Amino acid sequence: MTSLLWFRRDLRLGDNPALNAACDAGQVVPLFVIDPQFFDTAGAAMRAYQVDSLSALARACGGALVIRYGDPRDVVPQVVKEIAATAVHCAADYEPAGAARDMDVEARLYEQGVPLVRTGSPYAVAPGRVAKADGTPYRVYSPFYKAWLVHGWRGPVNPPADIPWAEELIARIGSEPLPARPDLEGMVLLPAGEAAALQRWKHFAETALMDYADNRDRPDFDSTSQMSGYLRFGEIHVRTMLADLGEFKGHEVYRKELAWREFYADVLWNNPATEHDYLDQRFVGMRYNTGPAAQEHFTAWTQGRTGYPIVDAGMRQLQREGWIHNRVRMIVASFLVKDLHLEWTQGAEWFMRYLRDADVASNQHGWQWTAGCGTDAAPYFRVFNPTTQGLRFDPEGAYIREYIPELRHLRGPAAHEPWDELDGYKHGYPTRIVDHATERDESLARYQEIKVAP
DNA sequence: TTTTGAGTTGTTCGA
DNA sequence: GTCGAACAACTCAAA
Repeated sequence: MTSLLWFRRDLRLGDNPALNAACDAGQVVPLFVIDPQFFDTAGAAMRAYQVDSLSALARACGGALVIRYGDPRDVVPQVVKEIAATAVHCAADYEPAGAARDMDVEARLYEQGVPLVRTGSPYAVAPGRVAKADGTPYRVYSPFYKAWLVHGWRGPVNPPADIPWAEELIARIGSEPLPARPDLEGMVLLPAGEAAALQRWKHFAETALMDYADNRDRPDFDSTSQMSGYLRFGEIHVRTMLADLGEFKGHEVYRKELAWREFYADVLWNNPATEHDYLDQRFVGMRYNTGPAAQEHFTAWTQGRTGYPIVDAGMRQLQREGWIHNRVRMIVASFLVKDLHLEWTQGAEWFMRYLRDADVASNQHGWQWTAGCGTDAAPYFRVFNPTTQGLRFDPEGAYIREYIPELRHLRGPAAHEPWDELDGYKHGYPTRIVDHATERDESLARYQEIKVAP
């Protein structure tokens, strides 16, 4: 009996229940399908990281990994035919596009008399499992978190001691080569793969976890786990991380961050249209800036040339690392929506293309949260002041100097306020493209417009 | 059943 | 300089 193990967002062998399920049924052919629809439109960091991660997985499989290109709807049934598989094993995908794809694949396989067996998910608790007493989903984080804790999750699963790769079959059908790794001139990526994920997790747990509650908002420190990319590609399962967390303050706060990922996955699964559409429909009527001037503002934002140091540092970190510190994500998002009056979807799309940890649920709902149309129960009038935020969370200005060479001559917190000509402009740093105080008032006025009359 | 209090991430203003 | 109030309105669970 031969099973096809279809890897997607779970590029690891440890704590992978779908792998165990496949092994239980006999010999295994591991497959990854590179879908041009996703791969060719992804940013360079995402593509390079995907290639690196697949290389690592191929090594871990002892060279057994089969790579194919195309629409999985065609490729998976085709490979099933080639190897005469009796089942296809994978982890369930709860993202709207992935779930739809899996339904299509399942239907095609059904015609071949082969089941698509979904075992596990990328989450500790699968979307839809945590619900209110009346069965409806939560729309507020805190009660979700409480119920999620009560629901609980299973412990990590050990991989089979000896994985029965179907080596002869694999050699016969052959694998296509991995895509060329894009040239990432000047970019700095974390190392990819399961071993790197476990190593990073260990490093974080030993160096920063205990102080996480105090230091997590500091973009100038290496105080966050940066596990988001590893979770996105499934190079580690969140169960493995949760199993290492105890009751210390830092542990508790970090567990809550992991629960945000689960919450947003649940919200998106229950409201699939919110991948592109407003969770709070009142915001459909929000007035945005459009036209050439708005387009110029958007370009300045993407390039890190808004004249607001913390915003520009964040956007340049994205260019360099394919990653931004969470606190700074909120600041740059708030700036796009509330200072530039651009629609959150524009920013969300940019993030999806250039973040190598880009996760549909966390990204879209993080943006909706910032825009005020998401799950936030807090008031709309919360508008981040980029300068105040910068001074509070990067008090020495070190984060600014790291990512904005034009401001490296400024000492200490002065880097956050390069408003004098001598401070920035003569070194090539742009003047502010908008006045924050003015745009804050404008933003509040526009929120008034969509307010429901009492 | 109804009421009540609290809710990730903030800013500004005026006493 | 510090501190509290004001900035609305809806979800959720406990009382």
